[in-house]
Amino acid sequence: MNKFSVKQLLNGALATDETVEISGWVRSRRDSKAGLSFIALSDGSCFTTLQIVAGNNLENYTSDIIRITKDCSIKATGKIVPSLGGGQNIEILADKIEVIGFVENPDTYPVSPKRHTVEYLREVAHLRVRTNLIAAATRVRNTVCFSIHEYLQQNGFYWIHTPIITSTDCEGAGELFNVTLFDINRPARDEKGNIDYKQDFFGRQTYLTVSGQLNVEAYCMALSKVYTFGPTFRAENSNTTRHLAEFWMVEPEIAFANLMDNANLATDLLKHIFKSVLNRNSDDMKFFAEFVDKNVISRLEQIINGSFAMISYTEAINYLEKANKKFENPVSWGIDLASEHERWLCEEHIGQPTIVTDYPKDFKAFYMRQNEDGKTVAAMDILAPGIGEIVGGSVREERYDMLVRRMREMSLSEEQLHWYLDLRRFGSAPHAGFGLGLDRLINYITGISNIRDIIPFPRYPKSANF
RNA sequence: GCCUCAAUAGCUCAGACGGUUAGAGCGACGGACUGUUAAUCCGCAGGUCGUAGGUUCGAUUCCUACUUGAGGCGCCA
Repeated sequence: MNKFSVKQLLNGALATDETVEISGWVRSRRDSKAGLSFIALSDGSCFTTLQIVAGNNLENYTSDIIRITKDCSIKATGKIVPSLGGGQNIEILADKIEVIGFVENPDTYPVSPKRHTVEYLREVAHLRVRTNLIAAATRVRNTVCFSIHEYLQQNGFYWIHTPIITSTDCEGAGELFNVTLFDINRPARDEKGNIDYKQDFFGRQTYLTVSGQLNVEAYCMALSKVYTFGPTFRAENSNTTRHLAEFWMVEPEIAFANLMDNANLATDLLKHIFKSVLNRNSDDMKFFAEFVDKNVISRLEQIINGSFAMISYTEAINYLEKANKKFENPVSWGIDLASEHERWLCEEHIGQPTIVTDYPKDFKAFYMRQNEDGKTVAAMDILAPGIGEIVGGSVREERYDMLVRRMREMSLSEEQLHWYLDLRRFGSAPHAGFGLGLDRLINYITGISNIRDIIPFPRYPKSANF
Protein backbone atom coordinates (compact mmCIF):
# COMPACT_ATOMS: atom_id res chain seq x y z
CA MET A 1 0.00 0.00 0.00
CA ASN A 2 1.20 3.47 -0.85
CA LYS A 3 2.11 5.90 1.87
CA PHE A 4 1.03 9.49 1.52
CA SER A 5 1.48 12.63 3.54
CA VAL A 6 -1.45 14.61 4.85
CA LYS A 7 -0.50 17.37 2.46
CA GLN A 8 -0.56 15.07 -0.54
CA LEU A 9 -3.94 13.64 0.39
CA LEU A 10 -5.49 17.04 1.06
CA ASN A 11 -4.15 18.19 -2.30
CA GLY A 12 -5.99 15.36 -3.99
CA ALA A 13 -3.11 12.97 -4.63
CA LEU A 14 -5.60 10.10 -4.61
CA ALA A 15 -9.16 9.80 -5.76
CA THR A 16 -11.94 9.07 -3.30
CA ASP A 17 -12.57 5.39 -2.51
CA GLU A 18 -8.87 4.62 -2.71
CA THR A 19 -7.37 3.01 0.35
CA VAL A 20 -4.33 4.58 1.98
CA GLU A 21 -2.08 4.22 4.96
CA ILE A 22 -1.31 7.38 6.91
CA SER A 23 0.81 8.01 9.98
CA GLY A 24 1.17 10.98 12.25
CA TRP A 25 0.34 12.55 15.56
CA VAL A 26 -3.14 13.20 16.87
CA ARG A 27 -3.97 16.84 17.41
CA SER A 28 -7.42 16.18 18.83
CA ARG A 29 -10.02 13.46 19.29
CA ARG A 30 -13.74 14.12 19.46
CA ASP A 31 -16.20 11.37 20.24
CA SER A 32 -19.73 11.10 19.03
CA LYS A 33 -22.32 9.00 20.70
CA ALA A 34 -23.43 8.02 17.24
CA GLY A 35 -20.67 5.46 17.75
CA LEU A 36 -17.64 7.06 16.18
CA SER A 37 -14.67 9.27 16.96
CA PHE A 38 -13.09 12.02 14.90
CA ILE A 39 -9.32 12.22 14.93
CA ALA A 40 -7.48 15.28 13.65
CA LEU A 41 -4.17 13.95 12.36
CA SER A 42 -1.04 15.94 11.68
CA ASP A 43 2.17 14.69 10.16
CA GLY A 44 3.69 18.16 9.88
CA SER A 45 3.55 18.17 6.10
CA CYS A 46 1.17 21.11 6.13
CA PHE A 47 -0.76 23.29 8.53
CA THR A 48 -4.11 21.55 8.10
CA THR A 49 -4.96 18.30 9.82
CA LEU A 50 -6.56 15.32 8.15
CA GLN A 51 -9.75 14.01 9.73
CA ILE A 52 -9.89 10.30 10.39
CA VAL A 53 -13.23 8.78 11.24
CA ALA A 54 -13.02 5.83 13.61
CA GLY A 55 -16.17 3.81 14.05
CA ASN A 56 -16.85 1.74 17.16
CA ASN A 57 -16.75 -1.33 14.94
CA LEU A 58 -12.94 -1.12 15.04
CA GLU A 59 -11.66 -3.99 17.16
CA ASN A 60 -9.55 -1.73 19.39
CA TYR A 61 -12.15 1.06 19.64
CA THR A 62 -12.79 0.80 23.37
CA SER A 63 -9.34 -0.49 24.26
CA ASP A 64 -7.29 2.06 22.32
CA ILE A 65 -9.15 4.61 20.22
CA ILE A 66 -11.06 6.30 23.00
CA ARG A 67 -7.85 6.49 25.05
CA ILE A 68 -6.07 8.51 22.37
CA THR A 69 -4.97 11.96 23.54
CA LYS A 70 -3.14 14.83 21.88
CA ASP A 71 0.16 13.80 20.26
CA CYS A 72 -0.30 10.06 20.44
CA SER A 73 1.26 8.63 17.31
CA ILE A 74 -0.93 6.42 15.16
CA LYS A 75 -0.96 4.58 11.88
CA ALA A 76 -4.30 4.42 10.15
CA THR A 77 -5.48 2.68 7.02
CA GLY A 78 -8.76 3.42 5.38
CA LYS A 79 -10.66 4.73 2.43
CA ILE A 80 -10.64 8.34 1.28
CA VAL A 81 -14.23 9.55 1.33
CA PRO A 82 -15.95 12.88 0.84
CA SER A 83 -16.56 14.32 4.28
CA LEU A 84 -20.06 14.36 5.68
CA GLY A 85 -19.06 17.13 8.07
CA GLY A 86 -18.54 20.73 7.19
CA GLY A 87 -14.95 21.43 8.08
CA GLN A 88 -13.14 19.58 5.32
CA ASN A 89 -13.61 18.14 1.85
CA ILE A 90 -12.24 14.69 2.42
CA GLU A 91 -11.55 12.41 5.35
CA ILE A 92 -10.32 8.90 5.95
CA LEU A 93 -12.85 6.29 6.96
CA ALA A 94 -10.60 4.01 8.96
CA ASP A 95 -10.50 0.23 8.56
CA LYS A 96 -7.73 -0.04 11.08
CA ILE A 97 -6.01 2.30 13.50
CA GLU A 98 -2.89 1.26 15.30
CA VAL A 99 -1.67 3.36 18.20
CA ILE A 100 2.10 3.38 17.85
CA GLY A 101 2.85 5.46 20.93
CA PHE A 102 0.52 6.66 23.66
CA VAL A 103 1.22 9.83 25.60
CA GLU A 104 2.04 9.01 29.19
CA ASN A 105 0.31 11.11 31.85
CA PRO A 106 -1.80 13.32 29.58
CA ASP A 107 -2.71 15.42 32.62
CA THR A 108 0.84 16.74 32.91
CA TYR A 109 1.91 16.40 29.26
CA PRO A 110 3.60 19.75 28.61
CA VAL A 111 1.91 20.51 25.29
CA SER A 112 -1.70 19.99 26.31
CA PRO A 113 -4.43 21.01 23.86
CA LYS A 114 -4.72 24.58 25.07
CA ARG A 115 -3.08 27.91 24.36
CA HIS A 116 0.45 28.20 25.68
CA THR A 117 2.70 31.19 25.96
CA VAL A 118 5.87 31.21 23.89
CA GLU A 119 7.87 31.74 27.08
CA TYR A 120 6.54 28.48 28.50
CA LEU A 121 7.08 26.64 25.23
CA ARG A 122 10.76 27.64 25.27
CA GLU A 123 11.11 25.53 28.41
CA VAL A 124 9.93 22.49 26.46
CA ALA A 125 11.78 23.21 23.24
CA HIS A 126 11.90 19.52 22.36
CA LEU A 127 8.10 19.35 22.34
CA ARG A 128 7.04 22.80 21.23
CA VAL A 129 7.14 22.01 17.52
CA ARG A 130 3.93 20.08 18.22
CA THR A 131 2.10 23.39 18.42
CA ASN A 132 0.60 25.15 15.41
CA LEU A 133 2.73 28.23 16.02
CA ILE A 134 6.13 26.60 16.14
CA ALA A 135 5.37 24.08 13.41
CA ALA A 136 4.21 26.86 11.10
CA ALA A 137 7.31 28.93 11.87
CA THR A 138 9.46 25.89 11.15
CA ARG A 139 7.86 25.33 7.77
CA VAL A 140 8.28 29.01 6.91
CA ARG A 141 11.92 28.85 7.98
CA ASN A 142 12.44 25.98 5.61
CA THR A 143 10.85 27.85 2.75
CA VAL A 144 12.96 30.92 3.44
CA CYS A 145 16.15 28.86 3.31
CA PHE A 146 15.06 26.99 0.23
CA SER A 147 14.09 30.15 -1.62
CA ILE A 148 17.37 31.84 -0.72
CA HIS A 149 19.26 29.03 -2.40
CA GLU A 150 16.75 29.00 -5.21
CA TYR A 151 17.15 32.70 -5.96
CA LEU A 152 20.92 32.74 -5.69
CA GLN A 153 21.39 29.55 -7.68
CA GLN A 154 19.07 30.77 -10.42
CA ASN A 155 21.15 33.94 -10.59
CA GLY A 156 24.51 32.24 -10.98
CA PHE A 157 25.81 32.32 -7.41
CA TYR A 158 28.03 29.64 -5.94
CA TRP A 159 27.42 28.46 -2.41
CA ILE A 160 30.74 28.60 -0.57
CA HIS A 161 31.23 26.61 2.61
CA THR A 162 33.32 29.04 4.58
CA PRO A 163 34.83 27.66 7.77
CA ILE A 164 33.04 27.61 11.09
CA ILE A 165 36.34 27.57 12.94
CA THR A 166 38.36 30.72 12.40
CA SER A 167 41.60 32.20 13.62
CA THR A 168 40.66 35.76 12.72
CA ASP A 169 39.64 37.57 15.86
CA CYS A 170 39.30 41.01 14.33
CA GLU A 171 36.32 40.75 12.05
CA GLY A 172 34.82 43.57 14.00
CA ALA A 173 31.55 41.87 14.72
CA GLY A 174 31.79 41.24 18.40
CA GLU A 175 33.00 38.75 20.96
CA LEU A 176 34.06 35.28 19.86
CA PHE A 177 33.69 31.86 21.40
CA ASN A 178 37.00 30.12 21.89
CA VAL A 179 37.69 26.75 20.32
CA THR A 180 40.26 24.79 22.26
CA LEU A 181 41.22 21.32 23.42
CA PHE A 182 42.99 22.69 26.47
CA ASP A 183 41.91 21.62 29.91
CA ILE A 184 40.70 25.00 31.11
CA ASN A 185 42.11 24.31 34.55
CA ARG A 186 45.57 23.40 33.21
CA PRO A 187 46.20 24.96 29.80
CA ALA A 188 49.64 24.50 28.29
CA ARG A 189 51.96 27.36 29.16
CA ASP A 190 55.19 28.70 27.73
CA GLU A 191 58.38 29.55 29.63
CA LYS A 192 56.92 32.88 30.68
CA GLY A 193 53.81 31.27 32.08
CA ASN A 194 51.47 32.56 29.37
CA ILE A 195 48.99 30.26 27.75
CA ASP A 196 50.80 28.60 24.86
CA TYR A 197 48.37 28.17 22.01
CA LYS A 198 51.14 26.62 19.88
CA GLN A 199 50.39 23.45 21.82
CA ASP A 200 46.65 23.61 21.16
CA PHE A 201 44.95 21.60 18.42
CA PHE A 202 45.43 24.13 15.62
CA GLY A 203 48.71 25.47 16.96
CA ARG A 204 47.15 28.87 17.41
CA GLN A 205 44.17 30.47 19.05
CA THR A 206 40.90 29.68 17.27
CA TYR A 207 37.30 30.72 17.56
CA LEU A 208 33.84 30.06 16.19
CA THR A 209 33.24 32.36 13.27
CA VAL A 210 31.22 35.54 13.60
CA SER A 211 30.88 35.88 9.84
CA GLY A 212 31.95 34.08 6.69
CA GLN A 213 32.37 37.32 4.82
CA LEU A 214 36.14 37.71 4.82
CA ASN A 215 36.62 34.17 3.58
CA VAL A 216 33.90 34.41 0.98
CA GLU A 217 35.51 37.56 -0.42
CA ALA A 218 38.46 35.41 -1.44
CA TYR A 219 36.19 33.15 -3.47
CA CYS A 220 34.38 36.17 -4.86
CA MET A 221 37.68 37.26 -6.40
CA ALA A 222 37.57 34.27 -8.74
CA LEU A 223 33.97 33.09 -8.95
CA SER A 224 32.36 36.55 -9.12
CA LYS A 225 29.03 35.71 -7.48
CA VAL A 226 29.20 33.74 -4.27
CA TYR A 227 27.47 33.36 -0.95
CA THR A 228 27.94 31.77 2.41
CA PHE A 229 24.97 30.41 4.28
CA GLY A 230 25.34 28.80 7.65
CA PRO A 231 25.49 29.29 11.36
CA THR A 232 27.51 32.05 12.99
CA PHE A 233 28.36 32.67 16.60
CA ARG A 234 28.60 35.70 18.84
CA ALA A 235 29.66 35.47 22.46
CA GLU A 236 28.01 38.76 23.33
CA ASN A 237 25.98 38.89 26.50
CA SER A 238 22.97 40.10 24.56
CA ASN A 239 19.60 39.76 26.20
CA THR A 240 17.09 40.96 23.66
CA THR A 241 14.31 39.64 21.44
CA ARG A 242 16.55 39.91 18.39
CA HIS A 243 19.90 38.39 19.41
CA LEU A 244 21.12 34.81 19.56
CA ALA A 245 24.53 33.40 20.38
CA GLU A 246 24.14 30.99 17.45
CA PHE A 247 22.24 32.25 14.46
CA TRP A 248 22.14 31.92 10.70
CA MET A 249 23.25 34.37 8.09
CA VAL A 250 23.30 34.50 4.31
CA GLU A 251 26.15 36.55 2.98
CA PRO A 252 26.21 37.11 -0.77
CA GLU A 253 29.26 38.77 -2.27
CA ILE A 254 29.42 40.11 -5.82
CA ALA A 255 32.42 41.25 -7.82
CA PHE A 256 32.61 44.34 -10.00
CA ALA A 257 29.69 45.77 -8.10
CA ASN A 258 28.78 49.04 -6.43
CA LEU A 259 26.39 49.98 -3.65
CA MET A 260 23.36 50.11 -5.91
CA ASP A 261 24.10 46.64 -7.27
CA ASN A 262 24.34 45.48 -3.71
CA ALA A 263 21.08 47.11 -2.66
CA ASN A 264 19.30 45.77 -5.72
CA LEU A 265 20.49 42.27 -4.97
CA ALA A 266 19.28 42.53 -1.39
CA THR A 267 15.85 43.84 -2.32
CA ASP A 268 15.39 41.35 -5.16
CA LEU A 269 16.35 38.52 -2.86
CA LEU A 270 13.95 39.69 -0.17
CA LYS A 271 11.11 40.02 -2.65
CA HIS A 272 11.77 36.53 -3.96
CA ILE A 273 11.73 35.12 -0.43
CA PHE A 274 8.48 36.90 0.42
CA LYS A 275 6.76 35.70 -2.75
CA SER A 276 7.95 32.20 -2.14
CA VAL A 277 6.63 32.12 1.42
CA LEU A 278 3.25 33.53 0.40
CA ASN A 279 3.00 30.89 -2.32
CA ARG A 280 4.24 27.87 -0.45
CA ASN A 281 3.04 28.61 3.07
CA SER A 282 -0.29 30.30 2.60
CA ASP A 283 -1.96 28.30 5.38
CA ASP A 284 0.87 28.99 7.80
CA MET A 285 0.76 32.69 6.94
CA LYS A 286 -3.02 32.80 7.40
CA PHE A 287 -2.49 31.37 10.85
CA PHE A 288 0.05 34.06 11.71
CA ALA A 289 -2.30 36.71 10.37
CA GLU A 290 -5.09 35.38 12.57
CA PHE A 291 -3.23 34.72 15.79
CA VAL A 292 0.02 36.70 15.75
CA ASP A 293 -0.20 39.89 13.68
CA LYS A 294 -2.98 40.63 11.24
CA ASN A 295 -0.64 42.60 8.96
CA VAL A 296 1.88 39.87 8.17
CA ILE A 297 0.49 39.05 4.74
CA SER A 298 -0.41 42.53 3.58
CA ARG A 299 2.94 44.01 4.43
CA LEU A 300 4.77 41.33 2.47
CA GLU A 301 2.49 41.94 -0.49
CA GLN A 302 3.16 45.64 -0.21
CA ILE A 303 6.89 45.11 -0.42
CA ILE A 304 6.62 42.65 -3.29
CA ASN A 305 4.58 45.10 -5.29
CA GLY A 306 6.39 48.25 -4.29
CA SER A 307 9.92 49.43 -3.81
CA PHE A 308 12.05 49.78 -0.72
CA ALA A 309 12.54 53.22 0.74
CA MET A 310 16.17 54.30 0.38
CA ILE A 311 17.75 57.22 2.20
CA SER A 312 21.28 58.19 3.04
CA TYR A 313 22.50 58.40 6.60
CA THR A 314 22.77 62.16 6.20
CA GLU A 315 19.14 62.38 5.09
CA ALA A 316 18.16 60.14 7.99
CA ILE A 317 19.86 62.49 10.42
CA ASN A 318 18.03 65.43 8.84
CA TYR A 319 14.68 63.70 9.32
CA LEU A 320 15.55 62.80 12.88
CA GLU A 321 16.62 66.33 13.71
CA LYS A 322 13.36 67.69 12.38
CA ALA A 323 11.31 64.96 14.06
CA ASN A 324 8.59 66.14 16.35
CA LYS A 325 9.75 63.75 19.01
CA LYS A 326 12.11 63.71 21.96
CA PHE A 327 14.79 61.04 21.69
CA GLU A 328 16.70 59.63 24.64
CA ASN A 329 19.87 59.80 22.58
CA PRO A 330 20.51 63.22 21.07
CA VAL A 331 20.74 63.38 17.29
CA SER A 332 23.58 64.94 15.37
CA TRP A 333 25.57 64.03 12.26
CA GLY A 334 28.17 61.46 13.25
CA ILE A 335 26.24 59.48 15.87
CA ASP A 336 25.50 55.83 15.38
CA LEU A 337 21.76 55.36 15.03
CA ALA A 338 20.21 54.04 18.21
CA SER A 339 17.30 51.60 18.23
CA GLU A 340 14.86 54.41 18.91
CA HIS A 341 16.14 56.30 15.87
CA GLU A 342 15.92 53.27 13.61
CA ARG A 343 12.47 52.52 14.92
CA TRP A 344 11.21 56.04 14.37
CA LEU A 345 12.65 56.11 10.86
CA CYS A 346 11.25 52.86 9.55
CA GLU A 347 8.19 52.46 11.75
CA GLU A 348 6.85 55.98 12.13
CA HIS A 349 8.45 58.20 9.54
CA ILE A 350 8.61 55.87 6.57
CA GLY A 351 6.45 52.96 7.67
CA GLN A 352 8.19 50.16 5.79
CA PRO A 353 11.59 48.48 5.55
CA THR A 354 14.13 51.16 4.78
CA ILE A 355 17.59 51.10 3.25
CA VAL A 356 19.97 53.53 4.91
CA THR A 357 23.22 54.18 3.03
CA ASP A 358 26.56 55.94 3.40
CA TYR A 359 27.21 55.93 7.12
CA PRO A 360 30.10 57.77 8.80
CA LYS A 361 33.17 55.55 8.68
CA ASP A 362 33.89 56.02 12.37
CA PHE A 363 31.49 53.39 13.66
CA LYS A 364 31.60 51.02 10.71
CA ALA A 365 33.84 48.05 9.97
CA PHE A 366 37.38 48.45 8.64
CA TYR A 367 36.66 46.74 5.33
CA MET A 368 33.97 49.15 4.14
CA ARG A 369 34.92 51.27 1.15
CA GLN A 370 35.55 54.89 1.88
CA ASN A 371 33.53 57.41 -0.14
CA GLU A 372 34.99 60.42 -1.95
CA ASP A 373 33.96 62.74 0.89
CA GLY A 374 36.50 61.07 3.17
CA LYS A 375 33.93 60.90 5.95
CA THR A 376 31.51 58.18 4.97
CA VAL A 377 31.66 54.62 3.72
CA ALA A 378 29.61 52.90 1.02
CA ALA A 379 27.53 50.93 3.50
CA MET A 380 23.88 50.01 3.49
CA ASP A 381 21.67 48.65 6.22
CA ILE A 382 18.09 47.56 5.78
CA LEU A 383 15.93 48.33 8.80
CA ALA A 384 12.69 46.45 9.30
CA PRO A 385 9.80 47.72 11.42
CA GLY A 386 9.68 45.90 14.74
CA ILE A 387 12.93 44.03 14.13
CA GLY A 388 15.65 46.57 13.43
CA GLU A 389 18.57 45.74 11.20
CA ILE A 390 17.98 42.68 9.04
CA VAL A 391 20.60 43.42 6.42
CA GLY A 392 24.00 44.97 6.93
CA GLY A 393 26.28 45.37 3.95
CA SER A 394 28.74 47.51 2.09
CA VAL A 395 31.06 47.92 -0.82
CA ARG A 396 34.41 46.50 0.27
CA GLU A 397 37.58 48.54 0.26
CA GLU A 398 39.41 47.09 -2.74
CA ARG A 399 42.26 49.65 -2.74
CA TYR A 400 45.24 48.15 -0.96
CA ASP A 401 46.63 51.42 0.39
CA MET A 402 43.29 52.63 1.65
CA LEU A 403 42.60 49.34 3.38
CA VAL A 404 45.99 49.22 5.07
CA ARG A 405 45.62 52.81 6.20
CA ARG A 406 42.23 52.06 7.72
CA MET A 407 43.49 48.94 9.46
CA ARG A 408 46.34 50.90 11.00
CA GLU A 409 43.93 53.59 12.15
CA MET A 410 41.92 50.91 13.87
CA SER A 411 44.97 49.02 15.20
CA LEU A 412 44.15 45.81 13.36
CA SER A 413 46.73 43.15 12.70
CA GLU A 414 48.02 43.25 9.13
CA GLU A 415 49.84 40.03 9.81
CA GLN A 416 46.73 38.11 10.79
CA LEU A 417 44.84 39.40 7.77
CA HIS A 418 47.72 39.09 5.32
CA TRP A 419 45.65 36.83 3.12
CA TYR A 420 42.81 39.31 3.09
CA LEU A 421 45.22 42.06 2.06
CA ASP A 422 46.62 39.79 -0.68
CA LEU A 423 43.23 39.92 -2.36
CA ARG A 424 43.92 43.63 -2.90
CA ARG A 425 47.36 42.96 -4.34
CA PHE A 426 46.63 40.26 -6.88
CA GLY A 427 43.96 41.35 -9.31
CA SER A 428 41.84 43.33 -6.93
CA ALA A 429 38.37 44.30 -8.06
CA PRO A 430 35.56 46.36 -6.59
CA HIS A 431 33.09 44.13 -4.85
CA ALA A 432 30.23 44.36 -2.44
CA GLY A 433 28.09 42.16 -0.25
CA PHE A 434 25.84 42.00 2.72
CA GLY A 435 24.75 39.80 5.57
CA LEU A 436 21.08 38.95 5.81
CA GLY A 437 20.00 37.82 9.26
CA LEU A 438 17.96 34.73 8.53
CA ASP A 439 16.38 34.55 11.94
CA ARG A 440 15.38 38.19 12.08
CA LEU A 441 13.92 37.86 8.62
CA ILE A 442 11.74 35.00 9.81
CA ASN A 443 10.58 37.12 12.72
CA TYR A 444 9.59 39.81 10.28
CA ILE A 445 7.80 37.40 7.95
CA THR A 446 5.86 35.54 10.64
CA GLY A 447 5.22 38.43 13.00
CA ILE A 448 6.62 36.35 15.87
CA SER A 449 8.37 38.95 17.96
CA ASN A 450 11.09 36.94 19.70
CA ILE A 451 14.03 35.46 17.79
CA ARG A 452 14.14 32.59 20.29
CA ASP A 453 10.87 31.27 18.92
CA ILE A 454 11.72 30.88 15.24
CA ILE A 455 14.87 28.73 15.60
CA PRO A 456 14.53 25.13 16.78
CA PHE A 457 16.82 25.13 19.82
CA PRO A 458 17.85 28.71 20.60
CA ARG A 459 21.21 29.45 22.16
CA TYR A 460 21.52 32.63 24.20
CA PRO A 461 23.13 33.62 27.50
CA LYS A 462 22.37 31.05 30.18
CA SER A 463 20.52 28.88 27.68
CA ALA A 464 21.95 25.91 25.83
CA ASN A 465 19.54 23.26 27.02
CA PHE A 466 18.22 20.57 24.74
C1' G B 1 26.67 44.14 30.85
C1' C B 2 22.90 47.98 32.71
C1' C B 3 17.64 49.29 34.11
C1' U B 4 12.54 47.72 35.28
C1' C B 5 9.12 43.90 36.38
C1' A B 6 7.87 38.95 37.67
C1' A B 7 7.96 33.65 40.02
C1' U B 8 0.97 30.75 43.54
C1' A B 9 -2.32 23.73 40.41
C1' G B 10 0.04 20.56 34.12
C1' C B 11 -0.73 25.84 31.72
C1' U B 12 -2.64 31.21 32.23
C1' C B 13 -3.71 34.13 36.21
C1' A B 14 -6.40 36.13 40.87
C1' G B 15 -5.47 36.52 46.11
C1' A B 16 -4.47 37.95 51.40
C1' C B 17 -3.01 45.10 57.26
C1' G B 18 1.23 38.83 58.22
C1' G B 19 -3.36 34.80 61.34
C1' U B 20 -8.11 28.39 60.65
C1' U B 21 -9.84 24.42 55.01
C1' A B 22 -5.14 29.42 48.97
C1' G B 23 -9.45 30.56 44.31
C1' A B 24 -10.86 30.85 38.89
C1' G B 25 -10.34 29.68 33.67
C1' C B 26 -8.07 26.27 30.37
C1' G B 27 -6.07 21.31 30.19
C1' A B 28 -6.51 16.14 32.34
C1' C B 29 -10.00 12.55 34.21
C1' G B 30 -15.42 10.71 34.72
C1' G B 31 -20.34 11.35 32.82
C1' A B 32 -24.40 13.54 29.50
C1' C B 33 -25.23 14.95 24.44
C1' U B 34 -23.96 15.41 19.43
C1' G B 35 -21.19 13.79 11.89
C1' U B 36 -17.89 16.28 15.51
C1' U B 37 -14.14 20.08 14.23
C1' A B 38 -10.96 25.70 19.68
C1' A B 39 -17.58 21.26 20.16
C1' U B 40 -21.21 22.07 24.24
C1' C B 41 -23.13 20.91 29.32
C1' C B 42 -22.45 18.61 34.35
C1' G B 43 -19.02 16.61 37.87
C1' C B 44 -14.22 15.29 40.08
C1' A B 45 -9.10 15.37 41.18
C1' G B 46 -5.03 18.44 41.33
C1' G B 47 -0.82 23.21 45.40
C1' U B 48 6.17 22.25 50.12
C1' C B 49 2.76 29.59 46.93
C1' G B 50 10.97 29.53 42.80
C1' U B 51 15.47 28.35 46.39
C1' A B 52 18.16 29.75 50.88
C1' G B 53 18.42 32.85 54.90
C1' G B 54 16.26 36.82 58.09
C1' U B 55 12.29 39.64 60.91
C1' U B 56 7.98 37.64 63.78
C1' C B 57 4.28 34.10 68.62
C1' G B 58 3.18 33.00 63.45
C1' A B 59 5.64 34.21 56.55
C1' U B 60 3.02 31.94 50.48
C1' U B 61 2.35 37.49 52.01
C1' C B 62 7.52 41.80 54.84
C1' C B 63 13.26 42.10 54.16
C1' U B 64 18.03 40.23 51.93
C1' A B 65 20.67 37.15 48.65
C1' C B 66 20.50 33.72 44.83
C1' U B 67 18.22 31.24 40.64
C1' U B 68 15.10 31.48 36.58
C1' G B 69 11.93 34.16 33.26
C1' A B 70 10.07 38.67 30.63
C1' G B 71 10.55 43.62 28.58
C1' G B 72 13.71 47.91 27.50
C1' C B 73 18.87 49.67 26.47
C1' G B 74 23.85 48.52 24.61
C1' C B 75 26.60 45.12 21.16
C1' C B 76 24.72 43.55 16.10
C1' A B 77 22.32 40.10 12.01
